[in-house]
Amino acid sequence: MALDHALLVSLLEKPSSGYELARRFDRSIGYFWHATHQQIYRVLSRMEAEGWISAKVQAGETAPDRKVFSVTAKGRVELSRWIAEPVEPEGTRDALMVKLRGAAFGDSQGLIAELEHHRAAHANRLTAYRVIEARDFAGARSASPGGQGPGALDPQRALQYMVLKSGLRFEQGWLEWCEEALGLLRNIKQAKRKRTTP
Amino acid sequence: MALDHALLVSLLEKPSSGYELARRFDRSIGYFWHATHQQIYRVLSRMEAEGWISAKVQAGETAPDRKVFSVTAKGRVELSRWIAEPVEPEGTRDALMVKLRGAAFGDSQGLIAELEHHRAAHANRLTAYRVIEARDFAGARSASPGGQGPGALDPQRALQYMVLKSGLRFEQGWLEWCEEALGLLRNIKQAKRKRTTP
DNA sequence: ACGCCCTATGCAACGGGTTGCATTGCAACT
DNA sequence: AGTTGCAATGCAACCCGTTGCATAGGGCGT
Repeated sequence: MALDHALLVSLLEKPSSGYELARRFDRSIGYFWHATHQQIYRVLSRMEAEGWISAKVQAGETAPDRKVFSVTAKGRVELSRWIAEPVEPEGTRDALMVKLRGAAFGDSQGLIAELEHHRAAHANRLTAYRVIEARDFAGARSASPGGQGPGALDPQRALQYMVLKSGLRFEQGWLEWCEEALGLLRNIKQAKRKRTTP
Repeated sequence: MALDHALLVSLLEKPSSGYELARRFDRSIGYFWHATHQQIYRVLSRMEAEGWISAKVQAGETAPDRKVFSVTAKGRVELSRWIAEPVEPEGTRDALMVKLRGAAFGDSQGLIAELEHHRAAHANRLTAYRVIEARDFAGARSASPGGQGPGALDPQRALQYMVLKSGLRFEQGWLEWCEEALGLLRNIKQAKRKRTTP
């Protein structure tokens, strides 16, 4: 149950309404944690009932009313408890891998298109991450992590940067792997054609 | 709904009983797709009802009876359809990232232990993958993908190798990232100590 | 003889994520 | 004037994965 705690962290970084959270989860945060607004509202209600967060209604003059949530002391305790609680790393579960192994028994042409699509999607994400990096963490790239030198980040931003770095690393990895897999599929297709039309 | 199709691929590679599938999903396949035996039995029933697979009961003399499933023509069609069907690459959803960002507001000591645990887990998986690579794909490492040279793999095994390669790549990436994050957390902790006890 | 583990299959309850739909009000375009 | 679009919140149904439990026979150790 990690959406609860993702929301706690988001609210600690900045108290917000459900709507704002939903938009942040479609943008910056959404790059490493995804959630719909329905989910977010449901979890916010539950957390308010449990006293982890408290709401203050902001009457909107031109816009509808907003319920702005902040994390309570109880919520902070819960977050610390959860962070220290050990969790096993999740096993991979990617449909592409299944499709690749399945390609041995059928359609490989459709899979090539699919892989090209994934390659493009990962390239887009990588670009988006690089834009964020340049915008928010320029100059901190080569600084020693958490150190005190010039261009050093405060802990909060250094940790955010570390999360972004995982995104950069994995999108780069995906990209290279997609290229490799596409090369393989094309070779297989070519070999098949050679065999059928000699 | 990809477990269905993962099972179809597994059954095409080798017709099996639910129990065998569950064990394979705990071993080789499980490294890139995880499922429990309860899930597997339920999905097998459904797929049998839909005519994607058919069962043959093997009466065991010393062991209990086994229902061995094979993929039907209808099942093959469904698999091809699904492979060609475009799917968006899934957004990341990793609790570690949330914990990292959350560490700015509380417990960083517990998180260090957690990261060390993850680092060890990923190192273990990497080792396991390398064992599989050496056992099943020795000699194919540097061969051109899908080519005809010496040490070339047939398409089925070449595709399996490509899946394994993604595992190798990502576990390696995780490992390096864990090291980097641990370095950062230790630096933050040290800087905090300096500030509190000058 | 008793308990324990392994093979082999399955049901039932719960929980979280996904999808679809609903409502209210203002602003802006056609 | 009517329609589209956005801000803002929420309910309800469904699907899938997780967790816990059940059963039934055979081999093996003490």
